Amino acid sequence: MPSITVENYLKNIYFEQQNLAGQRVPTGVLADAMQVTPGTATTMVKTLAGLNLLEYEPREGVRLTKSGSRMALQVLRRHRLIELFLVKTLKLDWAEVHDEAEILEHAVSDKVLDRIDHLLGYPKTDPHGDPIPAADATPPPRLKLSTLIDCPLNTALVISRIVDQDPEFLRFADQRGLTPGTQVLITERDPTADAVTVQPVGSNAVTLGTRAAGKILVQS
Amino acid sequence: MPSITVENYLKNIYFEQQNLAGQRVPTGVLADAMQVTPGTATTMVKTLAGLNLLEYEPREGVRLTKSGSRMALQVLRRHRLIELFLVKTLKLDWAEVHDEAEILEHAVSDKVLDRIDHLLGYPKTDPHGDPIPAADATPPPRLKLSTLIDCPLNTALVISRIVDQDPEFLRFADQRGLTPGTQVLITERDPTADAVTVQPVGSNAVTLGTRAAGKILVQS
DNA sequence: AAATATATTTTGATTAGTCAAAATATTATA
DNA sequence: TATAATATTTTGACTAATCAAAATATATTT
Repeated sequence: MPSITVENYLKNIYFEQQNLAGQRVPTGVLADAMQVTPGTATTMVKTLAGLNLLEYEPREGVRLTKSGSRMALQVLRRHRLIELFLVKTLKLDWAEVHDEAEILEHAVSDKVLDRIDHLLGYPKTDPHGDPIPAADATPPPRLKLSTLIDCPLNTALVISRIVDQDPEFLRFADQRGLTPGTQVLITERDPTADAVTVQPVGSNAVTLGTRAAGKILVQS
Repeated sequence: MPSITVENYLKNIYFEQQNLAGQRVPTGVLADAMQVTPGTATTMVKTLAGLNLLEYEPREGVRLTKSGSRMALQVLRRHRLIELFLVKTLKLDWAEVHDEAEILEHAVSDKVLDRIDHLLGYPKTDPHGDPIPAADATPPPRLKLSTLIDCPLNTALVISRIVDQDPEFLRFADQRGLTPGTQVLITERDPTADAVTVQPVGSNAVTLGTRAAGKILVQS
């Protein structure tokens, strides 16, 4: 059974690998993500390499093996199913479930997870629109979504993901009607003002800085 | 925040203290309960004494302080609410929830626990009939129940607890209709045969050895 | 190309929790 | 009461995960 620490390293490497489009993840990037010193990350990746969970090239970085990927996806599946469960069944707030799931993802058994999955009707995405990996840990399809920065203007779009787990941002998005599933229109984009104006159906138009706009993914 | 290990020590000391009717718990008894070597238990209780969670008298044993008791009861509350939740909401089997709760009890936050409590309608006992300590960690009332060995014959009784978490025994009890809340009658008790015959309403009579009969508590 | 800055690895130390086995205290037995 | 049996504590060592700081490699300026 992998320790909580091991599960967290794998999960973070998985994320960084996505960010870096499959490139090797430098130990420094990993150390940042894990909030540990660089030296700690170095020692740990060597251990994980010894367990065949990743390939480590000194001074180059790491890449998950098949087995490491599998494990990362299993943790991710647990995390996302738990998030949805907390929102749907226990009525917790959208904004706060991430931190709860961060802990519970290391404690629920396969059996309990199966029941949760069943209770929720075998859902495909979590409350933030992130895809829930399948039980057999096949990597979720890498569909290409655009952000509010690079999508077409005045075209019907549907918000599909919010790529930020910060409760403050999530609460803001929620209040303005910017949640996964909502249909929106980009009415204006002004590079000079560094701003994007988005019009969700059923709510007032909102103007966002590009920083925030980049965290909202839409289906085009 | 107490570690998982600390929580487990406190919980076990609490149980042993109940068994020993409030006497000091010897380190050896604790070591057995925790499945560690005696030396480990000795070192650990010294640490816990340093945290004011218990009083430790060398070669005499330990006794929980107010603060240690509180913590133990909070863990116990989490454990029992989770057990009930797993049975009621996630439809897990009565017999298997103990082991699941053993892990989850260290992972659920107060907020999640409150929601579970609310969802279940603020229950007073878990699926085995054990009382769920209150949120403020006041010790549950020490009501005196009798076992099938020392209760009166041919009198209407109600099963109130099964004092064994072994899945095999629980499954057996369940199949024979011996679950908390069931009304029963003791029709025969034969000390020579070491046997007790119990008649649950709605099921066939069952004959148990005194060993098993002692694990079933009834309200008289 | 040499000097400087940056990233990574190494080294030595620390903490929580554990074990094995030796030392010691307590209790029971002869 | 001396001896043996039992329970407890002490000692020294180990593992996983971590940090601080020194050493080293790589990349960027000048």
